[in-house]
Amino acid sequence: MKIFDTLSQKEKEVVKNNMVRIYLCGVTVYDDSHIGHARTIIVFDTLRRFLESEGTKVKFVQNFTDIDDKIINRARTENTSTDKISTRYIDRYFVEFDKLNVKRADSYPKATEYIEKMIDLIKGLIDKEIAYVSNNGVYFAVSKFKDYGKLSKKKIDELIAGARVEVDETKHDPLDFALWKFANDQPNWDSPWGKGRPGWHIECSAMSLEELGNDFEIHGGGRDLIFPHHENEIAQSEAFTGQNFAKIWMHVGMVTIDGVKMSKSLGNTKTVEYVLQKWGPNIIRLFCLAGHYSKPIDYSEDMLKETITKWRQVENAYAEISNPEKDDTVLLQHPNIMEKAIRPRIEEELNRFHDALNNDFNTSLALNSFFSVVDEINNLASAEYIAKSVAGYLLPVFTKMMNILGLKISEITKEENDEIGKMIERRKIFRDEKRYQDADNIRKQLLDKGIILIDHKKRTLWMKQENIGN
RNA sequence: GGUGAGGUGGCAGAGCGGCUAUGCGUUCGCCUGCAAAGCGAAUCUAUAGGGGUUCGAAUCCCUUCCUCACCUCCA
Repeated sequence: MKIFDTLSQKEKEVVKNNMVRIYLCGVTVYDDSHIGHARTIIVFDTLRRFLESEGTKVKFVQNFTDIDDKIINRARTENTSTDKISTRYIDRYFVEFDKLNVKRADSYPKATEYIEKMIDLIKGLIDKEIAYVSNNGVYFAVSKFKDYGKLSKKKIDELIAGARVEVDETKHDPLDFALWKFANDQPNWDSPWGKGRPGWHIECSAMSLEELGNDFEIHGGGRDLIFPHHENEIAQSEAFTGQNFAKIWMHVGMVTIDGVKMSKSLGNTKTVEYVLQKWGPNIIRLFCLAGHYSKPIDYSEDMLKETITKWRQVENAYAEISNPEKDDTVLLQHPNIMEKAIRPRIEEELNRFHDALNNDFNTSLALNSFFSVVDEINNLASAEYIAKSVAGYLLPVFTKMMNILGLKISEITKEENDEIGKMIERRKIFRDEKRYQDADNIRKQLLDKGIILIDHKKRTLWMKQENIGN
């Protein structure tokens, strides 16, 4: 599999020795997650699902930044502890991302649990004279790391020229960044240099090195993390280990709202909670995977509405394929709907699906193939006959693609199922008796519950629509 | 100002030297007791502008214009 590497600006083959190690920069837990976070996380979740579907072992690590100025500020305004704040938003994170059908990572390290490792790193950097202690804290001396700027393609002197960094006399160089900040207020930790808190970037170096080791396969996050976050991570980690930090840097494009990047100051953020309520998990996932991961996507009502249409087709296909005709004998007269006739086309789409993902994770193309399979199924359904043997072939293909994409048909309880069955039977009787008013009443009742009936010539199927709010 | 990514039909979005993706939308049909859903057909020959290279370019080169992101915390 090839992925475009931000560092080398080239597509690189993902090395799969024993396993693929992935580190994703997660969220800072000081507020609700939004659709931008969701996109990055859904992309990586899908990547991980794809690799695993091919039998590749994946170790997937995603951190929580649970100590940070914004968390501290939030705690102050709410008159509570940073701990309470971070715990609250981590809990919410899991509720929301479970709903989005994001598989749990193998590990969710938190910054506050890696203070010791960070101190080790900082010690090492001081020993190598790449970091120094000032009155305010410990700083990384950017000028001592010759490759500084290699990821974001920035030149040090240009950065200085355009620096909007606040003046800090205790720093040797305005570009130097904090590894450890002295602080007497809570929360703080002891360190060999004095009580304080870790700087902004050191946590990810500490956690990734500890959890995944050196030179792991994929390090990722949103595009906006390239500078300074990832640049600084590279500097710290490589200065410390003297080795390559990560093999591939994979960055996900921003989500814009009506063409503009979301930001708190513009007040145009869409929280995950909101979009889940409004569109539901599958539509959000389809939306996030609709374009190439590296490009920006624009959140607009029209786009999401369009996605609903696609998802309806998927639901319809599932309803058909999971309720095939029991009797296969009809097939003898209709060779065009036999498995043998369909198989080559489906195999072709499976190959395309695989190739698309394998080639810089082109989910847009992969979705095309998936929808072609969906079309194929709905086509058969319109011929009024999906035979059991055909469904037996198609269902696993459909399911495989659904699993990789992380899509999930709404589940239904046994009781619901029985009740719906009974109502459909009653409706059939009414229809046979030409009591259409009564029959339509039942249809309306079911629709109110999100159940859509699919009338075929001899029988009625139904599907449960994903709940879409407004 | 610097760096990076882009500019493709009404919209979304692939292709990245030749066989004019695809989807949504729209229109008209089929199906139906009527719907819904589904299916079929039609519709749209697009590649920011200008130069090249080539037998041939959306695809390569040069140039102009425009958009977005990053350069401050940000997924």
